[in-house]
Amino acid sequence: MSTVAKAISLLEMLGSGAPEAALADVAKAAGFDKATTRRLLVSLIAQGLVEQDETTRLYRLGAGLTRLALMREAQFPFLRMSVPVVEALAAETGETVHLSEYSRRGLITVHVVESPKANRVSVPPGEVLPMHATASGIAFLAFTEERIRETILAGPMPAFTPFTIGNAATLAEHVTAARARGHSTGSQGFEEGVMSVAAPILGADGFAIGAIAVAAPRVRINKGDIEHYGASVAMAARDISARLFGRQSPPGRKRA
Amino acid sequence: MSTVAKAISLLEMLGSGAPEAALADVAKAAGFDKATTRRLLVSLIAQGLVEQDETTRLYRLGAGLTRLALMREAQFPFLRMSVPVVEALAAETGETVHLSEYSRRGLITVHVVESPKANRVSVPPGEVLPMHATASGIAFLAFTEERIRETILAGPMPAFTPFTIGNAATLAEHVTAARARGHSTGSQGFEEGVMSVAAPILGADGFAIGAIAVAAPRVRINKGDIEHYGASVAMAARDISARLFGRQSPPGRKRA
DNA sequence: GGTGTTCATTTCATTATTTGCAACGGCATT
DNA sequence: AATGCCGTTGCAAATAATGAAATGAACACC
Repeated sequence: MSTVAKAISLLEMLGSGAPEAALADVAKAAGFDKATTRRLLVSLIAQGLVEQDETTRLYRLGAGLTRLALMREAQFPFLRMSVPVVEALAAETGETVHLSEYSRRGLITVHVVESPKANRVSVPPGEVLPMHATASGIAFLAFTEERIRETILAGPMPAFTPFTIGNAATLAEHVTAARARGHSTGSQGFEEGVMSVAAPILGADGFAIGAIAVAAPRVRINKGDIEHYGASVAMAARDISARLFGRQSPPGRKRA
Repeated sequence: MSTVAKAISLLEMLGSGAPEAALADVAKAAGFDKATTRRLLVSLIAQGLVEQDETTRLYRLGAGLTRLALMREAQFPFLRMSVPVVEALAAETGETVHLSEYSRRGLITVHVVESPKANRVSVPPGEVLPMHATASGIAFLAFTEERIRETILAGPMPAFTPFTIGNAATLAEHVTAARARGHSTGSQGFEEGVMSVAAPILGADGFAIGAIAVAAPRVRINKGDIEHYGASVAMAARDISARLFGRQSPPGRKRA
């Protein structure tokens, strides 16, 4: 395991759970020696990615992360282009809408607008959505590169609920259906009682770079809603692509 | 130089300049060997902090950074609490307002609302503001821990314009004045023709954690405006502190 | 007020990773 | 078809990382 991988795994540890963590807890959670953990944290602190409370000695994620994320957003304004579309879709549907971006680890939830209704679906920003268990994941798989799709179909499919898709054949069916329709549906695959409709956001090369989804309590959804949400979410996805890459993905732009 | 420091410096390189960079460029900019650079980048890619275009082989910052920044924001909702206040201040003043957070490297600009006027001050999000050359920096120094203030006063003070404060005595004067008034002013210290008024955002322990500033073209500002902006920006800063830590920084909360 | 406990931090010899050179291979341009 | 430019990989030398144990500091409990 490379040193940088260890250091970054510490960031993940600090990011999940309590806002601040003691050295011993971080070391135990990461499985590294106390001394090793501290030295890695010191390196991260020097770079501004971690901060340490002077008095309590507790560690937390640092503002340098915000800085790097902002620089990324400046180079590729995914949020700036998408957020208005997400908000419009949320207003139109009255349900929770969430936006995700592809990363090696899965689909990262980068923005959420929750439904104003009392009974609503809540999605924490930063959460990683599993490909096989969510509508967003299936929408993404339907329009991603063959290689990524194969990897997921061949990989493990942990069950989050009794309804989670657990084998490649079923998943492939859903993916094929989503490709035909232009949007996907997911029912309780990740969280019980939740139903989602998602569409892929395509990059300049025509492959998916993320997904946008409407999520609602299952009890509130009926057949007509699914059709309606499917059309709306697909249109929103195309709108985002257009904003990012210009109308219908012109050649010229490089970003995938 | 630790390996993680090298890896993170690569992130900085990728973040500045063009949205995507070739291996050779990154290696040259960072001053590492081609092989070393690539191996570090591979480690970062495995963690999702960097992405590589499959076809062009170009590297760019990855969505994992957004994820980490979101997790941080979930733990310490600086932006969620501050942005409405920043927007209100921008609306009230009609000038550009920017918000920054302290980090080891300086004050990181984390949010900006630009003036609607044609002749306005523009601040790129993610930019690091030097402590000695900006109103925000002076406001921060006036209310930070002694140790940090000493470090800055003892450190180098690069001149960005002919007006940049260049010696510890002058800087200390400005800082003392800012502490007495509760807000600071800066005139063309970082960028010519720009004037700013800033106030510190205090943490639960009473020390500064960031700053909020109004920035306008010097030609548009008169004496009365400075007084007015000073009061407004100080109130906005207190408002943010209150939202983050509750009224008048109660004991109990730990975050500095 | 003293003592015991817990946790962070430092030290140092050992170990393992990282490093840079150089060679290789692919790709596009000439 | 040849050439040059990048990205990629192999290997011995160099360097940084590691873990056990000692040290120090803070705290709570007698």
